[in-house]
Amino acid sequence: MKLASSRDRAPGRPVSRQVLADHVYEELLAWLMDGRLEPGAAVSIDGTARELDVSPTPVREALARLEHTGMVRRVALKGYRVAPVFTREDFAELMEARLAIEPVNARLACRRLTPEGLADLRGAVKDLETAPRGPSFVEFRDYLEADERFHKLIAEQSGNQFMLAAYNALGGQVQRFRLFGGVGITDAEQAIAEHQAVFEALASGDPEQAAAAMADHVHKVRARAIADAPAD
Amino acid sequence: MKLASSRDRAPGRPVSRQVLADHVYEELLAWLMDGRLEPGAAVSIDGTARELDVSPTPVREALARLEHTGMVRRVALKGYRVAPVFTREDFAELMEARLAIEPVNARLACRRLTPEGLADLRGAVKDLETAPRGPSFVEFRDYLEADERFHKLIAEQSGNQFMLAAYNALGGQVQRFRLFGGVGITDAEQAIAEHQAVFEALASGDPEQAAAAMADHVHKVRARAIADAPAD
DNA sequence: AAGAGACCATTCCTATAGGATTTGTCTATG
DNA sequence: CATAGACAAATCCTATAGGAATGGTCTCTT
Repeated sequence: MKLASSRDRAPGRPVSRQVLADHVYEELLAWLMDGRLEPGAAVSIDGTARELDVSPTPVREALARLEHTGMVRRVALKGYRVAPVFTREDFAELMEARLAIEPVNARLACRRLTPEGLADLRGAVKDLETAPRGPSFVEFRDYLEADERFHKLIAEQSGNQFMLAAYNALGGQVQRFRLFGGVGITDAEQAIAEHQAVFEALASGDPEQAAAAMADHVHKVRARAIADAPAD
Repeated sequence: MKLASSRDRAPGRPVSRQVLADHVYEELLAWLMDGRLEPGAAVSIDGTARELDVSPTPVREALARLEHTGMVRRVALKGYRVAPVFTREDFAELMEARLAIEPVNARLACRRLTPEGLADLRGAVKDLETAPRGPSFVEFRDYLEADERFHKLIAEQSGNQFMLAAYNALGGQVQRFRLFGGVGITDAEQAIAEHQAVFEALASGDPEQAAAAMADHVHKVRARAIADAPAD
């Protein structure tokens, strides 16, 4: 694989405003989200550099950023590894945190909600409804993407940069759990209905109702996951 | 200034398990917390490398990590800058986020609170009471440190790694606000009393009371800051 | 005098090289 | 057979060099 280097670009059109480390970051993030990198797998700096046909320097910078998201962990002099699988305790903690943050996001977003924001949310819900939900990963990838996008849109439209930062501190982990947490994609019907409920509450303009709908959704996600969870 | 390089260490005692980039990260963080780097100031990669007598590579890695904390911002091909001063809106958003997160931390910490944890908290409150509070920075530096430590201890003792991550996403900003937000150190008496109230609520073992005390504290911090705020 | 263009110093960005550390394997010994 | 030690390959970590972009200054033109 070869990423476009900055000096490959035609002169006079440096509209990119992105450097190689940014591309590497996004590529690694995609690998993690795709499940191409399994939990616990080593992420070699030199190896990744060879794979992407760049030098180790931008790879090192990209991994330093990723570490702060919790997606990868670093051990000095030993390298980076994809964060390990979720335990049952990790999951309980994650849901506790989501319950503290996401209903607040919904309440705030309900206030400053613009017509454009509402349209974006409607689009995410639509995509969630129509996305294929086959057994293999490539088939429910779009479903997961729409799910994540819905929650992230709400965080963005809270209008609060710090709540967005707090959600992002969780967001990657939420996505990671969706991939590796064990609860496959068996709850699509109910999850879609709950997302619709959140959307309608937001559209209605009642902040408390929006917060309650979001809290209800997270509660039910937790309940379903616990019910489906394999016996560790 | 010269940081200890890994190959300066005597052979056979590599107990450090830290690499140069870690030292650079901590040094830069100290500079930011100390106020030695003012908001908006440029943080040159090469310049910092010369200052610390290391190569730009570890500096680059340290800054990549710092960017994710919000303490510095990066513009591609232009370099890093210390995040700009807080506006009144930024402050309002930060307090909103703290209200969403910190009372939950207090409630959780109140449950799993260990005797050691309680002792640590007591120590932080004591340090807050006894810290000097002179006009110059070096004189109230310990005060700010104890304040930050108290809140961080509660986040840690929530026992929830994600709530801790969410707080850390805010923590740096909270500290930054304390330094640059305008509200000097005029509210020490009241702030100390509120911290004592939070501590006693935690010690009493009533989670809801602990959450309420923390919410009350954040509310009052906000109220005082708004009252003291300079006219932009 | 005001603005446009060229030049230069500074800084960022990437690649490369080499030392330091870890890890796996292989052999020798008790 | 088990274990300790040595060797080798892979990897991480830091330094250095040079291309590329930016910002400021200076000069020239209108």
